[in-house]
Amino acid sequence: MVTDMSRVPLVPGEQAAPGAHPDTGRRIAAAAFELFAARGYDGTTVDAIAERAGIARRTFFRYFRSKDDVIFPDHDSLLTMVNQHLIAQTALDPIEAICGAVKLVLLSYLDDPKVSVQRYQLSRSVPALRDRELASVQRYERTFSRYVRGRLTGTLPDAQAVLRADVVAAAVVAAHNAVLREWLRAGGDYDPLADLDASCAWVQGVFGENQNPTKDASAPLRDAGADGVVVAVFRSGEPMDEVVAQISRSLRER
Amino acid sequence: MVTDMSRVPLVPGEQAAPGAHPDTGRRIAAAAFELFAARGYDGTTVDAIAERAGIARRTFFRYFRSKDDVIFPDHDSLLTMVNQHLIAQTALDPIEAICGAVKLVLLSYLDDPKVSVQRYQLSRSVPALRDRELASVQRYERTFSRYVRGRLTGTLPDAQAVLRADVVAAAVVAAHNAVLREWLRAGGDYDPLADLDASCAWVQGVFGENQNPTKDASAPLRDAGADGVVVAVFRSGEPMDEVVAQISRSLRER
DNA sequence: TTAATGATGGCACTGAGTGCATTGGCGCAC
DNA sequence: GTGCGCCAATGCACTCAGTGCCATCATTAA
Repeated sequence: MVTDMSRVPLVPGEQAAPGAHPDTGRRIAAAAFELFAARGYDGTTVDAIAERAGIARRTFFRYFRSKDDVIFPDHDSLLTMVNQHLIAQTALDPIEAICGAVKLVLLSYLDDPKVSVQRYQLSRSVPALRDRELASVQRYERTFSRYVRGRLTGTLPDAQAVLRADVVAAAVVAAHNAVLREWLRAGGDYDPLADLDASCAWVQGVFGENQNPTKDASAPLRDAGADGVVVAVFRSGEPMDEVVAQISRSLRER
Repeated sequence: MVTDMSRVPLVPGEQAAPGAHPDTGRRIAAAAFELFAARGYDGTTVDAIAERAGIARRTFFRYFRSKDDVIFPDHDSLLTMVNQHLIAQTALDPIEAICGAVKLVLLSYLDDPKVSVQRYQLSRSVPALRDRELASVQRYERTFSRYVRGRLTGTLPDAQAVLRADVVAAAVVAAHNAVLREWLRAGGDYDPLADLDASCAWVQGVFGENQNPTKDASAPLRDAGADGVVVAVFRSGEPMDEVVAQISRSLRER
């Protein structure tokens, strides 16, 4: 009972590893990064990584589910962290909440700029890794969308809520990604947090006004049924008869 | 010179195939779909597909780059079509232009609802296919972002333009995806174009004011301006007076 | 008929990922 | 100290995707 083998706090490089030597995962990842940098991703076999790390090929797959897993270690834990952050923010404006969440994500990249930039370089050139990255991003986006949808249900018909939640989540994620990419392209040598705040503020401003105060909007927004849906968008300041004329015209035209 | 082997107009099922029998690609795809439905994606080997299609395993890879390629045939040509559409729309509001582009994409799904729904069912359950789908979506998003950025340069500092372009592209794509997913989940048995128009109108409204002086949009769908936007969705079968009553009530309540 | 072209097929190979049985070290009970 | 059991590590064999190369076969031009 000298050394505690149980669950170390999950640093990058270690992941869903079995109980054994906690730094073996890191050793493998380090070996992989070196080889990827030297020979490229496709030019590096798992055998080569294993050999350089001083382990057996089979052991590699005990620590990492696949060859590309060795590049993306900590998204799972980050996602749970993000989830916890979100369920704690029931009072805040939903957009503000997910802005806080993407800040968590960005901070995790800032945690080790060198590795983040290396990952970025690799992902940019290797299609398999790019796809993998995309899948991770999408999981965040889905999480955000679910959260926003949960905060929106009741104030909007279902279809509307899904739409808005998806769009808002996509917008915030896109903003985050733009800031992150800029930072990665620059080599990770400045502090992008202010940029993120600014971008989030802009997104909030864009969505802000139509989103929150419209508890009363639930009344006129009927459930969008299967067929024959008509949608009208207009300024509330528009003359009423003009609005009605437009709607009846569009109804007649079908 | 009896049969013309030259470049058929690229229908789904055929793709970057070599010159030969133009329907071989379709035969392979059909066999693949049947087997995927019967045994699942992972339970189907390329050997089995080839055998069922009556061709050699090696020939399969002449027609499709990979096993999952057989599911996603026509994104390349669609992407070029989208590009052509975009470069033709230099006069329109940029958001409206990419809204037209996603309508093209949606229309391509509507072209064969049965196949689209099958694809969706598969993509939902098989991670490899989901990732592939994501990658395709991302290519559209990048294309849109580039286009919007091009339209925005000069009016904004570069970093701002990139950010806004990315966010707008992501928002429109998310709106499209929400409409598409809804339609696919329902089995593809209604016309989602009105939904797409509505969603695009909403997105345009959200981004409209800060983006562009608003070209006074298409007839009944007014460009949703700064504040006090009302979006009404209702079935065309609903009684007209009921609709008007709801709208005027909601207008009065603001 | 013959030669050339091009699609197709056969074959062997690499490399990722998996299942299974075995080894070997380590702590622990006796 | 010896034996026992646990568990990570390992070795091995296997499946399957994807590729390169060469042979084959049919269609067409000469």
